[in-house]
Amino acid sequence: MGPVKGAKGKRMPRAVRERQMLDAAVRTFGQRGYQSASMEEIAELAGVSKPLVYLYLNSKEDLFAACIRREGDALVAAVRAGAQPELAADRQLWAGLAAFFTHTAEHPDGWAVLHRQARTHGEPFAAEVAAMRAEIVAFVTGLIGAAAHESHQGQELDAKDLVGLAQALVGAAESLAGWANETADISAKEAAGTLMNFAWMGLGALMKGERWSPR
Amino acid sequence: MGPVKGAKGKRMPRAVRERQMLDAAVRTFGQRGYQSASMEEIAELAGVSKPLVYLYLNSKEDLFAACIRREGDALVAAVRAGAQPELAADRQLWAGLAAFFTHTAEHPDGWAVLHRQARTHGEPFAAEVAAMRAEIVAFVTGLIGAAAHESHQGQELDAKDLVGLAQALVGAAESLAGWANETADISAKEAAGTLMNFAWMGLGALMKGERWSPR
Amino acid sequence: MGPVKGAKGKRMPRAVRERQMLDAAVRTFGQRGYQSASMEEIAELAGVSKPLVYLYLNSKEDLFAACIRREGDALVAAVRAGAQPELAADRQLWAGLAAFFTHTAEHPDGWAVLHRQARTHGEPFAAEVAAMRAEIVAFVTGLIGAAAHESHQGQELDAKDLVGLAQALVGAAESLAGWANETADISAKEAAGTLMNFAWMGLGALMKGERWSPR
Amino acid sequence: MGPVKGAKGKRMPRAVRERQMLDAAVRTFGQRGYQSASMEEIAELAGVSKPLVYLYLNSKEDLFAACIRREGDALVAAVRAGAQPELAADRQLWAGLAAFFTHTAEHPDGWAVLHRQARTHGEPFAAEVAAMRAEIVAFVTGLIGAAAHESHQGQELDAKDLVGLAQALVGAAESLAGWANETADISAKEAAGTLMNFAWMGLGALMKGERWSPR
DNA sequence: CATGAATGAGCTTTCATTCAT
DNA sequence: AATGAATGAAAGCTCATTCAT
Repeated sequence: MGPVKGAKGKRMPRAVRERQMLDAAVRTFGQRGYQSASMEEIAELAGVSKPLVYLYLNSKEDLFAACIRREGDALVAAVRAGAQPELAADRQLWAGLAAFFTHTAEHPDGWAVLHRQARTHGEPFAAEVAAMRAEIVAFVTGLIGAAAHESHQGQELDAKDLVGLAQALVGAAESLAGWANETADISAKEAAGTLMNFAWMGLGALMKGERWSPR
Repeated sequence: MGPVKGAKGKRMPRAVRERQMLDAAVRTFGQRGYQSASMEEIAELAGVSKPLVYLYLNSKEDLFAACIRREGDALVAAVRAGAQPELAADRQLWAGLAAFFTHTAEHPDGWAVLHRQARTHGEPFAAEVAAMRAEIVAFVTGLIGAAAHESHQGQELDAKDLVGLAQALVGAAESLAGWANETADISAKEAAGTLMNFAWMGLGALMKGERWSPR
Repeated sequence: MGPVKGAKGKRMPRAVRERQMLDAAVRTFGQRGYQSASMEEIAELAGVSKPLVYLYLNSKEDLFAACIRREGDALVAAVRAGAQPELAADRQLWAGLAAFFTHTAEHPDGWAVLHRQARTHGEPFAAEVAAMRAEIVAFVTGLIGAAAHESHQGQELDAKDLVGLAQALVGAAESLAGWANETADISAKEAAGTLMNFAWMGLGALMKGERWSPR
Repeated sequence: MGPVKGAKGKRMPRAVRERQMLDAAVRTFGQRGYQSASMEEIAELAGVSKPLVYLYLNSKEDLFAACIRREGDALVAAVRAGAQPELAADRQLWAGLAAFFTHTAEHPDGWAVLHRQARTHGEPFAAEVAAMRAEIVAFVTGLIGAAAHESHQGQELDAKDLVGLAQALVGAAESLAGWANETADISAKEAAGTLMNFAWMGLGALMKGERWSPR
């Protein structure tokens, strides 16, 4: 593969070097996994020597944490940017989902770091990702709640149910992201549409008071 | 923690020891992850020496694979046993979901091995889990399709859409399992109910021809 | 390959069992080398369980020593049997060489144990083989000396020269044995003839007082 | 024993360290054998840590191969340097033998690696040594052939016989090397002289058409 | 007589991490 | 600002050897 950017040995401002290292780390962590990725490989891919990586990023754990933070922030930012707040709740949800599918498709290594790697390695990392996911779930919960409120069709859903729905929706989106990007060949908008059809309709039914019960 | 079962050093028939080892391995792999789990720790937890683990299970990879197989088979069996085929499709789906939530709640380490650990480690393992998940998705796809057929309300869904819905549903269930077991304190039947309300209603709406579109 | 002889588990007199074990050990040591040969493999090839090997032969070292002793004795016996003492010295030498080539060709594993394996592993073994080789060198020295005496052509060779010649002759025979058995396809008698042509003639010249000198 | 050279822990250029490691490895492999030599011991003798040995020489196998190559090349070079091509064939042979005895006496561990250790361990190593030995046999064959040709005394020897003689001669030299260096206290020139007396005279007789035959 | 069950000890190898320059 | 040189610590795996039956 060779260095991501910049000629080896060139003096470069710290910020640039750091970005190169993070790029290399995300790629390596995403593809190899946390434990299998070696600092050696990351340094090589970044085009610098190992001690420099340590000088800038302290340790493998810190480096991994920095990757999680950067990729997590980028994902949340992308979703938030997609779901413009002036839109109606359903449009926001759709746009947020589309942004989510688009971003994960365009940053597969970053998504792998967040979704596959970070969650399988001890507390420091899992917690960070869990926090970010909680943020998204809260955001979705808000949208669903707002929608329910807008369509004031009487039946209020209690908070726990709302969160449960949001959890389900986020999980469905994660699952679809994997399916769409790896297996099937589905565009982000198609995926968002499929999910909205499914979820928004169900939500509508719920709010009309319809329920499924095992009788 | 101490040994899972049996006094250390006691002579035991091979089958028993093997079960103890698998128990210890599932617990360790589930909590530490594949790479961080050491054979030493697994052996200790099983109350045996390392060489015995190798004698019976060959290698760390083989041991991990055996865990995946055992836990995967158990999960699939639990779901299949829950969803009795003589029931209507919706009841089957509900019962399958309830069984899924129950089983994952009762075997958190096994579920962690399957859902978090196995998918992050190279082809041999990821493939095995992917195959099992595909089996469940196919099962769910069948149920949804059958339901759609039973309620012959005209609008047929094409195959790809059906699979997409099943993917979303399975993802939602996985997400809810984590939420219900770790964060909230929700019973399996509650979780299954929440998901059915959401999904079955949405499905019903879809089959009546209702669609959401960004217009 | 399967057990050398006898059905597994059958009760057999100790001597027979021991022979089977030694057969298996010679084969395994000869082909794998001392360190790479595992007691497991030897026991399996002998068709018995490991503890029985230990019961009869104490340890890997003892087992190896027993192999060396048995194969060494067999080789020396074969050579001595070939060189019948009533013959003239040259005929004895020729017959001894032929017997040596024949025996090594027919017992390649035993020869490998003696010639390749035993000499590369610490004192206990190397010494044993060295002793046997010294015996053969002494025997050859005697034959050469006798021949020199018989052909009383004046020039006596001093003892050290005699031993040196015997050393050279034995080394030449060892080398030819490898060459004849592994590389070329030469019969034992041909090999013995080649060596006699070379050595006996040289010896004859020496005894006529001819010498080579760098001048 | 202590480190071969250089104070422990000192920073040194790679080439120097590598030489130290090879020195230590040759010594250890020569004395202990391939399997019994531990990387730990080699590293200690070289005055470095184990990881450094792996960093520079990759693996135990590679290290052993490097030893074989270095010692083998040195031996062949010494013999070739001894046998100056402008000399007559007999003088060349004598000088080559003397160089051989000298070199093996001065590098006993290297000689042990080549003659005892390398030949007992699997294909990669045995083949390398076999190739080198074949080179020497070919060289000797050439010398004998040239000598036979120079002393055009009618009787030509066929190719196979020549090679057989060379094999015998090389084997005799190997045997004498062990005898001279370990047991007796014989100088290289004495050993070369003994062997020449024996071999060259025998060769001369052969070329005069004399043969030994059993009758 | 014979063995299934079990282990202590040691080996090669890898890797995050740090000096000294 | 940057690196070549070096290591401590740990992990996977193997094997000769021994009990308990």
